[in-house]
Amino acid sequence: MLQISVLRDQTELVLAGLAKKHYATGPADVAAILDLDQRRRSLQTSHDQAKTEGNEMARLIGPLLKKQNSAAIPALDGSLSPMEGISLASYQRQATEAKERVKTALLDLAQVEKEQQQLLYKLPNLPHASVPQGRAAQDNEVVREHGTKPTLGPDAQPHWELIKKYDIIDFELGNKITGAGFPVYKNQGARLQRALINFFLDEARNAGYTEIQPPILVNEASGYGTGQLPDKEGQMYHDAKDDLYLIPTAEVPLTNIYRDEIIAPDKLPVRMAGHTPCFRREAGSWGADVRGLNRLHQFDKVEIVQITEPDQSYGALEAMLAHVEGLLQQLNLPYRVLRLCGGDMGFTAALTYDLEVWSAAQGRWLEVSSVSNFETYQANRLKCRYRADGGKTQLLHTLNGSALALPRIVAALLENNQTSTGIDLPQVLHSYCGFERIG
RNA sequence: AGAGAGGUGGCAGAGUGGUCGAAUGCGACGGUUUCGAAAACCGUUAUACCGGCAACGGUAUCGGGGGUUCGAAUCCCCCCUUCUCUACCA
Repeated sequence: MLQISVLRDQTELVLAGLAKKHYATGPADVAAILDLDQRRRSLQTSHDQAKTEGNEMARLIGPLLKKQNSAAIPALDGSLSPMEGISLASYQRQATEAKERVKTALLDLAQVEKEQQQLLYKLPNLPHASVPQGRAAQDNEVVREHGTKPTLGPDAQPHWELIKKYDIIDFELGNKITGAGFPVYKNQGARLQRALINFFLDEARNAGYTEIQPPILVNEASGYGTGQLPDKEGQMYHDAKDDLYLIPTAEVPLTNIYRDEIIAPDKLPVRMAGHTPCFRREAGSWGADVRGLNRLHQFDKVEIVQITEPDQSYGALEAMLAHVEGLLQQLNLPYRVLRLCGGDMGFTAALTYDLEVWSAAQGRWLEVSSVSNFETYQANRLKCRYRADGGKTQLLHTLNGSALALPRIVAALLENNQTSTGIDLPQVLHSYCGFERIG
């Protein structure tokens, strides 16, 4: 979430950013938050004062009570003088009264903090200056296009036909065991999956990312840490019995490794890569977009995450983008890079590049990766900080990107490389697969 | 899942309801000493919020949340978690 100090000190900037993201209730929300902030601070002050008074009284009462109690022991005879007796009674009265004030201040404070928190959670991240204006997908900026689209024969088939033809992915079977959107990978289809995962992980490791195998169920705090909660609650599968969420992306467990951490500067930047299954409820999605492998409830993905010092994060973002492009180039897939416009960007991102591969038989671009810089938006929730040369602790920047998501890569590989007798896989996968063609 | 024992500062490890943010040791940092280093000695060594330009002052935090009390690391309740034994299991 946004830092309250930024809202206070750079209100105009915040409002402009929210407008660029097409966040409609920005001005009202910001005004409400600042108003609550005023009240919060004054309540905090009166709480502190009442508490100070209570503490002082307690300090005065202690010795007097002790002396009074020792009166029972003749040798000590610590009876209080009349003056002391009066003081004691007065201290006790004051202490009780201060206690009441603390109590009410605390109740009000909790209420105000809760309201402020809820409003802050609603605010999306502010877009980076280079983010194009725009409301939706058609306003995204095409940064570059790479590779040549293959020309397919007249009998070319979309991947949902090809997978049947070669019996490598079975949707009906998944439907039987689980439900729609949970395909079963078989034979060369299963081996191709495993090959791609290994290829992606090896490439990530070679690029300096530490390989991590995180849990794929996370608790509520982790969901809040990376911003899936509270606003995207319905998109995650939730195990109510244990109050755990199936991860929609490895970003969640990986980034949360550093929740509530102050990272030593010599450990920066943090670079992590992990392969996990990802689960998305995608409630309400339907239509031609979701055929075949285009949209699934469960899929595999290799994710890369970086945590950097603030002035390093945009360099890291470009490096991550270059890494993902390298993967696509090695897979020999035509792709394009988009810089998302303000209205199409994710809630938590400051700048996002989407990478799309050309799906030849479908004749459309498929998003296979999204590489984002969140700046301090996640770090603020995560309390992920570092100490800059002996100074104060400071929030870090978090970034992540898919490198890569499997199903759409598979779809493009199948469609783009099909021949009438089989599918020729790109060279780089031959040794990983143990075969060169499907069929 | 059942029984028992624990969870204290970067780590180790004390702690009686009453100046306990918390002894002590280690580690780290700064200094003295040294040609340099080691050793020794001295000092510093959490996070967050509020007020203040700042110096600084206040408040909270001893797994988490409630409660008792003028006052809780210390007493009571609930939850989480670690270890040991038993049961079960890949």
